[in-house]
Amino acid sequence: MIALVDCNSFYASCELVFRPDLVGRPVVVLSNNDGCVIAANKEAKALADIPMFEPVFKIKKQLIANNVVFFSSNYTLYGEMSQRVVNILKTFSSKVEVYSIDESFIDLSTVPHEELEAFGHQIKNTIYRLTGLPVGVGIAKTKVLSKLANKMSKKIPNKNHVCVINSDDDRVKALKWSPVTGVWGIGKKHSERVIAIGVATAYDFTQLPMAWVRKEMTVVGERTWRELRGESVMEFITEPKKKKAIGTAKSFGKKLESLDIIEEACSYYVGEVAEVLRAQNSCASAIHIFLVTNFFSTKDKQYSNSITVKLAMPTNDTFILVTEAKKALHLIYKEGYKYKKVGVNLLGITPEEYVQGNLFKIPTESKKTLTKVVDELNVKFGKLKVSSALVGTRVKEWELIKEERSPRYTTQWKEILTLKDT
DNA sequence: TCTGGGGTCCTAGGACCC
DNA sequence: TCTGGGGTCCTAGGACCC
Repeated sequence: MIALVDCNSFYASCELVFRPDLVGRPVVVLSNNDGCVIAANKEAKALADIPMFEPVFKIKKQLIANNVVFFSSNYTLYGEMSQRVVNILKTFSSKVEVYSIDESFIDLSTVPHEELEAFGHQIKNTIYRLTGLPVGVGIAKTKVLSKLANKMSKKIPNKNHVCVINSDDDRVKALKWSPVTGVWGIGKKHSERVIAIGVATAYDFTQLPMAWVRKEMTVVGERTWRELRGESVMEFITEPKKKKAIGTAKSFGKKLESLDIIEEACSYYVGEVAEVLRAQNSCASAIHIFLVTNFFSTKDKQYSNSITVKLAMPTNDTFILVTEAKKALHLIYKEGYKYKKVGVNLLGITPEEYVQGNLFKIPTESKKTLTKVVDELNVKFGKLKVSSALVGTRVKEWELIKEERSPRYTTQWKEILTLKDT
């Protein structure tokens, strides 16, 4: 059996751990640049007119009228809280698959069937006691069914956030309970397609002929279909795989026109992704740069372009990557537009130890030592404290807007929580 | 005025190889 | 008159996830 443990309203819950004074009030967390609502606690969700991913400016009045508390996103805090949860899960099972920042699958094959529900409650209570975060636990034979059980654990009140699909009878009931939209792996497009042919519930979906599912939804759909029918076909992945692409693309705090400032943002992003690349001991053999104007704007002229450049030799050296990225950016930049976003992707990622030189270049050791020292300094003194001068220094011009960011309670001594006598 | 960011997997089709 | 067969690799685009 497999459990899916998922934190409720994760980002909002993280904020509330450190702000118990706000418990009971509606709380939302905003995306980068405070653009959209990306998380809401149950009090905020109860105000039905706050849809997720709604641009904040459209609903700001309602939020204020309902006394909603806003937070800008604080990924440092969420990442660290996530790690705490994972550490606890590892005490319950030797096999844990971290699926996302707020969800993990854990293997429960050693737990007797009749004890599963109690075990689920124990996981839930322990996490709450040690971190302050509320979680839901879904337990079933396959990953897709445990996702479904997890959803039931939250939606069905008497489940009390733990739900076990233990028998085939349970499974059929669960499938009939679940609308086909919302099944893990069946997104908007596919659910429209199956609804059009009369499928309403997950159960109906499992009654479709396999050949149809395979043809219309590829092997991905077929896997979902099999897993819903109780056949476990999805691998349990305990070792995180190395990334095949590493990218970043963030909207600017304001629209930018001039090439040199965009260049600095671009170089800064290259610095970020190169660090991730080195952390997984890999090199990139190509770099992809894109540049876009604000496509929501109706009055500004629109332009977007992208370019992929192959590198002479795979590398993870920030200096080389920044130089190549700038050259590429110059090729796609056109004057006279108001740009909203620049993006960087590292592609063709290969393990560092397999990098081959070529007729004209051989890998050099000295630069490797330099970047290694730079990485170590940054781990010790903070993100990108030491970086190439190519990256520039005018960060303020393009940086993200985060007006309501909470303190980084768990990672910065200066921002640690203080307790007062009352 | 203001509209997120980071990923994975699969397939079809083209270019190329012997 | 007749014009092969079996592959690999790469890319773009689509679908999905959180």
